[in-house]
Amino acid sequence: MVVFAGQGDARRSMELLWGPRVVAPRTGPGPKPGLSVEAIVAAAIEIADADGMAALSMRSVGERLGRTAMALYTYVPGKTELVDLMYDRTLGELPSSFPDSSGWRAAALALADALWDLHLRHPWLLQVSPARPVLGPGEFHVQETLLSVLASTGLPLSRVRWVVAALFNIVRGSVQAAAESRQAARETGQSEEDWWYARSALLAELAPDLPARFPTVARLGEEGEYEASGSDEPYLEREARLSFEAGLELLLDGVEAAIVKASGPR
Amino acid sequence: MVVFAGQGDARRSMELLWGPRVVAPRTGPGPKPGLSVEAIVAAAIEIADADGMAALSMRSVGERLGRTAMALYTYVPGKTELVDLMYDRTLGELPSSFPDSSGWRAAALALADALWDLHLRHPWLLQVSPARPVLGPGEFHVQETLLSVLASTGLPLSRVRWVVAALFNIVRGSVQAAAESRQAARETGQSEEDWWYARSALLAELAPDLPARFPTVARLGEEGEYEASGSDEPYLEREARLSFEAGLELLLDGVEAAIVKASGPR
DNA sequence: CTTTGATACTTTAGGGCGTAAAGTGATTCT
DNA sequence: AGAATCACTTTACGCCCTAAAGTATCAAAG
Repeated sequence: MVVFAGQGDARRSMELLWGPRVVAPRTGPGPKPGLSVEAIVAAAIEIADADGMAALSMRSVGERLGRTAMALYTYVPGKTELVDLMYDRTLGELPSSFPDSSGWRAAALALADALWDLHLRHPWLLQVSPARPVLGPGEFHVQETLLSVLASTGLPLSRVRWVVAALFNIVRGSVQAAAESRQAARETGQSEEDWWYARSALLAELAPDLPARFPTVARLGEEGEYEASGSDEPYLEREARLSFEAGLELLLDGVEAAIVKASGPR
Repeated sequence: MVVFAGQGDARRSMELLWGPRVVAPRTGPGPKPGLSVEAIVAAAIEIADADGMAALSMRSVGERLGRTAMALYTYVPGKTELVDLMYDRTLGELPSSFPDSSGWRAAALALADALWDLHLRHPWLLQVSPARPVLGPGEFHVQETLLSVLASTGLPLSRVRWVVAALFNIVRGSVQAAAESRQAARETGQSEEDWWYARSALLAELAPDLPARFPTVARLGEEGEYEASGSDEPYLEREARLSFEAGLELLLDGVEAAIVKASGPR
C-alpha cells in the first residue's frame, strides 16, 4: 500500500518550521501545556549530540522531559517531523557574519571552518538524510550565508551556486569521516588506534596479496604518513581535517581560475 | 552497558569480506547448505536497490530466499556485517579501466561519471555510513582506481590522495540529492514537481518575508532557472547533475593550477 | 456552583525490528 | 543402528513507532 503524504501533513510541518517559536499561552478550557515544541526539539538535539542518532527515540526524548513517548505527539506529528525540526534548528546555529575585508578567500575559509565546527558539534546532522529538502529557515539561512559570502568573488550568481554546492559537499564529506571515527570510538569503547592496529594485522593475514592487487594504495601506505602524527589526535580524525583543508584549497584555486578566466580577456 | 566488539567478531567479518566467494561443498554429516553468503548478499542488494534501505530487514531477505530470518544467521553474523558486505561488494562493481590516452582530465571525468552511475544504481550506498572504513576488497578497489587515475596528473601521491578525497566527496554529495529525490518520488508516489509546487505555495504563505530575510537566495530564485528545463527529467535531479559537473570542473581547474604551480618554476 | 467540553498526558495494544535460545529433522560417519 | 553434525524453524524478548482509548485538569457556560 502506498501512503500519500497528505497536504495537511505538509502544512503542519511547514507551520512548525516557520511558525513562532514562543507560543502565546492558551486561553480556554483544559490543562496548560507543560512542554513546547522547542523544548522537545532541544531535548532531542541534546540526546543526539551526546549519544548519537541511534539513541534518539520518542521514548528517550519523552523520558528526558519527564513524560511518556506518547506525550510528544501532542506537540509534534511524528518522529520524522521532529528530526526535520532538529535538523533545521541546528543549521540555524551557523554564524551569519563572515566579513570579506580580507578578501573573499579568507571569508570562504572562515565560513567553511564554521560549517566544519557545526557538523562536528552535531555529527548526527550527517546521518539525517532528508529525502527532500526540509525548506526550513535554517536551511535557507545556510544557503543565504554560503551564497552571499561567495558572491563576493564577483562571479555571477548562477555560477556561485555551484561553488556553494561543491564547498558544502567537501565540508560534509570530510567532516563525516572525522565525526564517525569519533562516534565509533565512543560507542565501541575501542580507541581508533587499537581498532586500526587490529585491522591491519587481520588484513595482512587474510589478504597477503594486497600490495600486488592494489599497488597504488600500498605505495601510499608505505610512504609512512601513518606514524607521522605525533599528536594525541586520532589518526582518522587528523586525516579528515587535512582532507578538508586540502580539498578546500583545491576548490578555491579552481574558483580563482574561474575568476581570472571571467575577467581576464578584457 | 558498553559492548566491546570482540576481536573474534572482527576476524569473522574480515574473513567474509576477503574469503573465497565460492565455498567448496562441505563434507561430513549434516544437511547440505541451501544458501550461501553471496546469495544472501545478492538478495539483500536487490531489495535495497528496489525498495531502499528501509525495506531491508533480515525477515525480508529471508523471505526472498524462501527462508526465515533466522536462517541467515547460519551464514552471516548479523545485519551489520550483511550491510558491510553489501557495501563492499557493490563498490567492487566500479570499472577499473580508465585510459588516460586523452589526458588525465578526461580520465578523471570518466571515472567520476562511473562513480556517479554506481551510486545512482545503488542509492542506498549513501545511507550506509560505516562508522569506520569497512576495509574490504571493494573499498580498496575504489581507492586504487581513484588513486591510479589521478596519479597520472603527475602530482606526488601525497597530494593526489587529497584530490581523490575531494572528488569522491563532490560526487557523493551531488549524487545524494539526485538519488534521494528519486527515491522520495517513488516512496510517496508524489512527483517531484507536485511536491515542489505545493511547497512553494506553502512557503509563500507561511514565510512571506522570505525575500527580505534571504535576499541572495531570493535573487537566485528570481533569475528563473526553474522553468528553464524543458526536459522530462525532474528538476532536483537535473540540478544535482549540473552541480556534479560544475563542481567537478572547479575541482579539476584547481588541480590544473596545482600542476602548473608544481612544474612552473623550473 | 455545577455541568460541559476542550485538552495534556497516560495506558494499552498492535505490528514492525534484530537476534538469543531451543527445537527439529535430514544427513553422514562410526 | 546409533551418534554426531548442522541447516533451518519456532518461540520469545526487548526495542521501536504510533493508533486508540482512557484519565485528569482546567475554563467557560448555564
